[in-house]
Order: sequence, then C-alpha cells, then structure tokens
Amino acid sequence: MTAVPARDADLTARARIRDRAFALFAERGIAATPVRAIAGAAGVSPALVLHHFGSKDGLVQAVEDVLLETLTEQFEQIERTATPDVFSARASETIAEVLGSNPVLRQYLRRSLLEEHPTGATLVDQLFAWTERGIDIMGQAGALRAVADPTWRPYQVLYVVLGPLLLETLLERHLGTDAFDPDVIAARSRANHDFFAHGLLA
Amino acid sequence: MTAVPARDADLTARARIRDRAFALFAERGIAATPVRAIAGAAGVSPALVLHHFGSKDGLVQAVEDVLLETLTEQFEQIERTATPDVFSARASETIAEVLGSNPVLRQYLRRSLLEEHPTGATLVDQLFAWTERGIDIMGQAGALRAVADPTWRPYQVLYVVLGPLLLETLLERHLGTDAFDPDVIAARSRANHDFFAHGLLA
DNA sequence: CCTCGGGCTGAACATCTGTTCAGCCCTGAA
DNA sequence: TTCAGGGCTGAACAGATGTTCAGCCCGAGG
Repeated sequence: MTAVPARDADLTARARIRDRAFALFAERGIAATPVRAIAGAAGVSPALVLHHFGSKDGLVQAVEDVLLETLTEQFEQIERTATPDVFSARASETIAEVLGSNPVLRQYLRRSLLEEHPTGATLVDQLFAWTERGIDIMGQAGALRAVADPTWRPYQVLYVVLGPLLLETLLERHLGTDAFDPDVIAARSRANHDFFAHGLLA
Repeated sequence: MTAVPARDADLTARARIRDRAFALFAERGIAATPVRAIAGAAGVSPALVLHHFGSKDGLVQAVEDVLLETLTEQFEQIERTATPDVFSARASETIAEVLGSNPVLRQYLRRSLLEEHPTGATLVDQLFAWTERGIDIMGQAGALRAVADPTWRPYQVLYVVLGPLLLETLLERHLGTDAFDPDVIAARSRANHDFFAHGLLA
C-alpha cells in the first residue's frame, strides 16, 4: 500500500485507482468520497472503477485487504526477529517508523479504528492481540511488575501507544510541529518508557 | 442534552428534532443521517427541520452547542468544588458517571474527537486543558513525581482516560460486558490508579 | 368578528450518487 | 487476415439528498 505512489504512470490503472481511493478515503472518509472523485484523481472514467472492482464496496474491500496485509506483515516480522529483551523497543521503533513516514496511513487507520466497519474491528483486535502477546513475552522475561488485576494492562499500553495516532490533530495543534517527526517520536518514546517504568505519581 | 428523552410529547418539536438528531448523528454519523430520517424520528416533516434550524449545518451547530455547554458545565463544577487531594478521584468519578450513563453521548463524542470538524477540535482542546489544569493542581499539592520532560504528562493521562471511550467497541468485544458498567468502571479506575502510581515495569 | 404570525406541511426542484450498458480501441492468438 | 477478449469510455438512469416555496391550521391580539 503506497500512500503516495512515486510515479503513477508505472502503475496499472487498477492499482492507481486503489491507491488514489486509499488516499481519498483517508482524507475525506469513505462515504464522503464519490466514485467520480476517485476516477478523476486516477485519470480514469468512473465506469472503469466499477469495471475493475464491481462496486464501490468492492473497491473499499480491495483497499482494506492491502492495508491489512501490509500491517500484518510488519508485525509478524517483529515477532519473528525480536528477542524478549528488545521486544518493547523494537516494536515501538517499528510502529513509529511505519506510522511516522506515512500520514495518509495514519489518517486511514484513525478512521478505521473508530468506525464500526468490520475491518476496523479486525484491525483493533489484531493490534490488541499483538499488544497482549508483547506483554506476555515481557512478562515471561520477568520484566513486568506484578499487579492485582492484570486484565487492564494490555489496554493501558494500547491506549498510550495508540493515543498519539487517534488524537494526532490535538498533538499537532498544541506542539506546533509534526507529531510524528522523528525527534518528537524519540522524545515521546522516552517519556512513555519513563511512564511505563515508574508511573506519574510521587 | 438528553440522549434519550423520557417523554417526547413533553418537548417542543424544535427540541425533539434536536434530540433525535443528536441520537442519529451519534449512531450513524452526521453525513450519513439524512434530514428526512431526523424528521421521521421526530414525527415531523423534513421541511420543519429546515424551518427551525435554517439548514442541516444549522442543526448540527445547535446540537453541538448544547453538547459543549453541558460538558463545560460538568467540568467547571468539578473545578469549583473539588479540593486538590480529591481532585483526581472526583474528576474520574464524574467522567465515569457522565459517560457511563449515556451511551449515545459516548458515541457522539467518539465521532467528534476524531472528525476534523471544528467543534471536535474545540472539545479535545477543552479536555486537554482540563487535564493540564488537573495535573497542575496535583503538582502544586506535591502529588506528582518529577520527570525529565513534563510535556507528555497530560497527553499520557488523557490517552489512558479517553482510551476506553475511543476504543469502546474493542472493550465490549473482549470483556463481553458493558464497558461502562459501574463495576467495570470501578475495576478500571483501580487499575489506572495503580498504573499512574507505579507504572507497569518491574 | 377579523387578521396577523408562527408552527407546520406536501410537493416540487436541482444536484449528486452508485450503477448500467452499448460499444469503442487495441493486442494477441488462430 | 480474422476475430475474440479485455481495458476503457460516454451517456444515461434511478434513487437519494438538501433545500425552497406556496400555503395550510390555529391561537393571540385588535
């Protein structure tokens, strides 16, 4: 899923339509993006969009299939290659890298996670499962503090990690800089690690 | 803003339209809610909706005005009545109470916080300001641990507090129970306090 | 009594939406 | 050369949507 294709001419019309749809869905939302707008952005007739994807829903499905596949790939790679002692660091690094370089992806994810769309649910469930898995790995390595009710731990982690994505516009307004600039990400990571390590209260 | 009016007949048609619009906007989103649907739900002709509010945008504005006013009222009351030592407890208690008893409000908020709509931005900014103010109060009471970079503290708090609201469907799916049931809220509050007090790591 | 005005309606309008369809062009196989 | 097939298009259609408008009903004020 290339958010901003380098050279459209290299892509088949089908791929161009999918990519443009992805960007426009992210920017305006699916319902608010007419097939005609996608066709226009891809330099193609509206009829061709339907010709390739059957219906607008079919196009949405195709877009989300690619999205899901790409993300799954990323996360499985973390799980395969990261050892327990660096798991947390590697995971947050990869997340930052994937999200930081791709504003359109962030916007699309934001919509997906909050809308009741089934793909959004799949995605959140996936993220939650990965978080649980990561916590498990760290727990077995003895890195976690024992708590009375461990139910909420993965949620707490997920909230802190996903917060900057879900409320990106807030960050942008108040920080005045790009919320996913590498330096900002680094500072936030340090603060989060401190938070996870010691909490906030005296 | 009464999410589910007790007895519609008691309300003027204008108020009934506003309330129904609020519920339908929350459920389906603003763009996906036709004026005709609102009119139907309120037992009124579509033309009356426009007669009272000028346009659909006018209706949206009216709905959001009431929403913002109600929430502001709640939070100002906390600030007026809570002393520093109980501020955190009182705030989370009130938030839980307001949100817990009002599923439609939660849904509407979720949409507002995420959409680029100006009211959504105002609302998030307001929530952030309240969080900052609460942290300030607790800091002056000496309840906070000193950290290297305090920039991120209010965000971290906001993420953890707003998480269950933003990702309510995830909670619902995995917990199997109402995510804002009083018992669940209580358990979550305890876990959050522990998190804020000591962090997660060993 | 009349009439004025606001709540309220049905019907209509222009526009936008997803989708269909007959048919164009062009490449590659027979 | 013929011809089949897939990429592709313009025009059109049916339905939905926001909005307008002429006019209804009915209670308050003269």
